[in-house]
Amino acid sequence: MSTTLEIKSKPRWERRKDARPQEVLAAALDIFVERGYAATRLDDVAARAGVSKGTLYLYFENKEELFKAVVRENLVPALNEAEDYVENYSGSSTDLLREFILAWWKRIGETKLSGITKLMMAESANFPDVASFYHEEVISRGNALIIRVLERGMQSGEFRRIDKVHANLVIVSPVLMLMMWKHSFNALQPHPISTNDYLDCFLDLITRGLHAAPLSFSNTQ
Amino acid sequence: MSTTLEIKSKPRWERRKDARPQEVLAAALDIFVERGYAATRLDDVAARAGVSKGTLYLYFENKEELFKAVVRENLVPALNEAEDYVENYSGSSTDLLREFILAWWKRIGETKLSGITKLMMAESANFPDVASFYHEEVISRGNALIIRVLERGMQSGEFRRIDKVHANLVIVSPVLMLMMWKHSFNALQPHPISTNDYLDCFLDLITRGLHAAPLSFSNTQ
DNA sequence: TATATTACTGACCGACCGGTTAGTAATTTC
DNA sequence: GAAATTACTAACCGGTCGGTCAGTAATATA
Repeated sequence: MSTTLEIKSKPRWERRKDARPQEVLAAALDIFVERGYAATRLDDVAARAGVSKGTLYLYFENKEELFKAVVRENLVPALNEAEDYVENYSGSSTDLLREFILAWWKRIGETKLSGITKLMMAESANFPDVASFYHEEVISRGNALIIRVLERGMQSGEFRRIDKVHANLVIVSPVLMLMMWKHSFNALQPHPISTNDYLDCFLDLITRGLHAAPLSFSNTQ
Repeated sequence: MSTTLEIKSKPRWERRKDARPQEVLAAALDIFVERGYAATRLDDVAARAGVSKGTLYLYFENKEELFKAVVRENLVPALNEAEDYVENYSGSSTDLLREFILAWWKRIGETKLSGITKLMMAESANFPDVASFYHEEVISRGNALIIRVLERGMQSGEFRRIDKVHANLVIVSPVLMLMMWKHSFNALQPHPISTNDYLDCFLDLITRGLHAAPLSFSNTQ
């Protein structure tokens, strides 16, 4: 009975070998960002991608490889761009640092990709293999970039001579924390953070902190 | 047969109604810090406390209440102390801010309690009830304290006039991130962070960034 | 239109874990 | 020392989830 009725209706599913991986990756990004790594259920990823869980395993070996693919698809290209950007920048180092941080926020922080950054900070301890993959592929490259900018500014005399390795981490912290808050406590706060005001305040503080110009009071220690 | 042999051996377990809760709390703190909230298994907490899982439920309603008890036992008292400290400080605000941050690190950051801070940043989104408890009990009080210090410094003319709400968050970030790293990627880094150098670098940057003394170059924007 | 191929489904497995509870043994009471 | 009390144990339950695979239906081929 239903057979005759279904003669012209849509098939229950379609074969779309080429489109599936991208659709699964998009769904996986969404849900990894919403729930985190451990709490992401592959059934949910499959449902959002409009396939069954079994289909996931046709295209990705397991949960870990799926996650790595999400990182390769989204964050690694952003890093390539960033490296080009720093390499070819021609203005002052103060401006470079400022532009770099704002672009980082615009390209990652503002988007759901910040959820991946947050996820890794949150769960790397429980998934050491994923952690070292991410460290190698993303963190070490990001750090190298900022350190490069600091060296550039110190060489040109714009910035004071400072411990660039630790300054890198200090500088990077407020951006990372903003990403974390966006995905954690920000909703609970009576007045959610204004990212513009926050970044302005941060850039103002850090610019003054780094600049080589002598201070008029005499606390050189 | 074994009965006769056991006449003088220790009993299989003892009744220790008074000591149990503290022992369970200590074990719970350990394992929450090691694994995070979701990944902590109550069987493991029980084992470390030297009791069975059932015993946990004699003293704590459920996992969430156990966690809250850990926070009340450990972090809330630290906050009380901090409030007293700020209230009664009599030196300069620059020194107060510096001392406050160093004491925070010594009292929390350096100990396993930093693991609770990290845990909450990491998992608050998945456990909204725990999150709002923690926000109310810890975060809002901590923020109020730093804002108080900034106001103090601005009133005395030591600090520039700045957006104290966002400056608070910016200032707090490097400390929070240091706690996070300590419990995540730090082990993977070829040269783990030197917390002393990191904090020195941070305090140096922030002190210069905040100070009211005019800079000799004219970038007032 | 018949046959072969394969992308996809969905039921299933086994391990895991928060929480429950019937029963037991340590201690207290009389 | 017998009886009553209760702190504690350990087996169990129900729901969850990563991963598997036998079967099926959509498409390609001829």
